[in-house]
Amino acid sequence: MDQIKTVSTKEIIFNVAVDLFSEKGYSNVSMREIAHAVGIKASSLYKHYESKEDLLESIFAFFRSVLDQTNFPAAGLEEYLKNVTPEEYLNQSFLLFEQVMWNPAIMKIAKIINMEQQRNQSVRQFFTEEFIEKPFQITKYGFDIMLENGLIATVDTAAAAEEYNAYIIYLYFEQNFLKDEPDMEEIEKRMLRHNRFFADHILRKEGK
Amino acid sequence: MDQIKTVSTKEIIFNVAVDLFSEKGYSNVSMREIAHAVGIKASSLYKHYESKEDLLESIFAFFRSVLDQTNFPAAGLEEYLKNVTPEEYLNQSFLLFEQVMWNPAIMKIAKIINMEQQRNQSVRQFFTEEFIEKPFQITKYGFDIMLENGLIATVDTAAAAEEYNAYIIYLYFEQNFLKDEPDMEEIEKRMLRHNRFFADHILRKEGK
DNA sequence: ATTATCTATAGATCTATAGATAATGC
DNA sequence: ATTATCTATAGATCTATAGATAATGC
Repeated sequence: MDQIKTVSTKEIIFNVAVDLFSEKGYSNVSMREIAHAVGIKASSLYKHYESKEDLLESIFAFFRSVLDQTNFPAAGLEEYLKNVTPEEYLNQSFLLFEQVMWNPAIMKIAKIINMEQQRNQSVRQFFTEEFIEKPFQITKYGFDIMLENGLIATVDTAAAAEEYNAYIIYLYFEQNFLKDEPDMEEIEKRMLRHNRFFADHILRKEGK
Repeated sequence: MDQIKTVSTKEIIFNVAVDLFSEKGYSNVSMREIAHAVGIKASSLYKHYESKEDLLESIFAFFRSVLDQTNFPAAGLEEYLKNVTPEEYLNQSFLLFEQVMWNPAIMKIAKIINMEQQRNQSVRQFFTEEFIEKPFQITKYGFDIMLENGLIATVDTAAAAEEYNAYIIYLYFEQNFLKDEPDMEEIEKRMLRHNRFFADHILRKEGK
C-alpha cells in the first residue's frame, strides 16, 4: 500500500531556501525573495520558521543528520578486503561516498557552508571532520589492513591516505564550488582514473 | 636615498576592506564598519571609491594584476631540469608558488573570491585559470621534459600533473578556506612530504 | 476551533548624495 | 585654491510582529 507523500509548505520553504542560498549566498537572499519563490508572502514564512537564521540553522541541522546517519561499515572490512583488488576496493568506497556527498541537496548545502563558513564555526568544524578527518581515518584503516595482509606495497599509509583523499576533496572543490553545474559523468570518469592511477603507482606490489 | 612610503587613505581603506571582507564576507560588512575601522565617516569613503561594489572590484583588480605579473619561467626549464632531481624541482616550484599564492594579501582575496564567487563569474573564471588550469599546464610541461630526457619513470604526465596539483589545491582549501589561521610551518612540512611522496612513488625510476 | 495566510507597518540599517567645514598644497 | 572630511538626510530595503481574514480539520 503506497502512501502519497505530500510536501508540506515547510518543506517547500526549506528546499527553496537551499536553492537560493546556495546560488546567491545567505545574505543576498531576502525573506521576501524566498516567500515569492514559494508563492506566499514573507510574513507567512514566520509561521514555519522563527527567523531567517532559524531557517539557515535547520538547513545545517539537516546536513548534520544526513552525515550522522552515514556509517561506513568498518565491521567485516578485513574479510572483504581479502577478496578484492585495491582498485576494486577504492571504486567501491567511492560509490558509498558518492551517494552521500555527490548528492544534489548535500552539494548545495556544502556550497552554502563553504560560502557562509565565517557565520557558523561549529558547522565548519563539523564539515571538516566529516569531509576531511573521518575519510582520512577510514582510508588509512583500509590501507593498514591491506598492508598487514600483504595485499599492497610497503607504503606510509598515513601519507598515502591523505594523498588519496586530497584528490577527492580537490575534485569536490573544483566541481561543486568553482563551477555552476558539476558534471557528474566527468566526475565519475576522473574518480575511476584517480583510483587506477593510485592503485597502479602507490599500492601495486612490484611485478604484480 | 630611501624614500619614505606614506600610505594613502585610499590604501588604508583598501587594506581594511580586504581584512573585513575576508573575515565576514562582502555582504556582512557595511561601509560604516569599514569607515569606522579606518577612522573616518562612511560618507568620506566615497571620495576614494565610487561605491561599495567599486571597492570590491578594485580588490579583484589587484588580485588580477598580481597574478598577471607572475610568470613562471618556462625558458631555460629544459636545461635546468637536467641538473636537478625531480624532488628538488618540485620543491623549487613550490617556492615560486608559495611567494604568490601563500602570500597574506592574496590568501585573503582568494578567500573573498571563494565566498563571493556567485557575485562575479569573471573573477571566479580567472581564479580557476590561474589556480587550476595554468599550474596544470606548467606541471605537465615539466613532467613531459623530464620524461623525454629519461629522468623519470614512464607515466601518464597529464594524470600525474593533475594528481600532483590536486594535493596543493586541497591544502590551500583546507588551510586557507576552512581554518581561521593557516599554519605556514605545517603547510611547508606537508608540501615537502607531498613532493617526496610524489617523487618517490610516481616519478622515481625503478631501482634508482 | 484551529491553523495558515494576508495586509499593514514598526524599527533598524544600509548605500549614497548634498552641502558645510576643516585641512592641505602651492 | 583644492581636496578631504564632516553632518544631515533621502530613499530603499530588510527582518519581524500585530491583528484581520481565509482555509482546513474534526
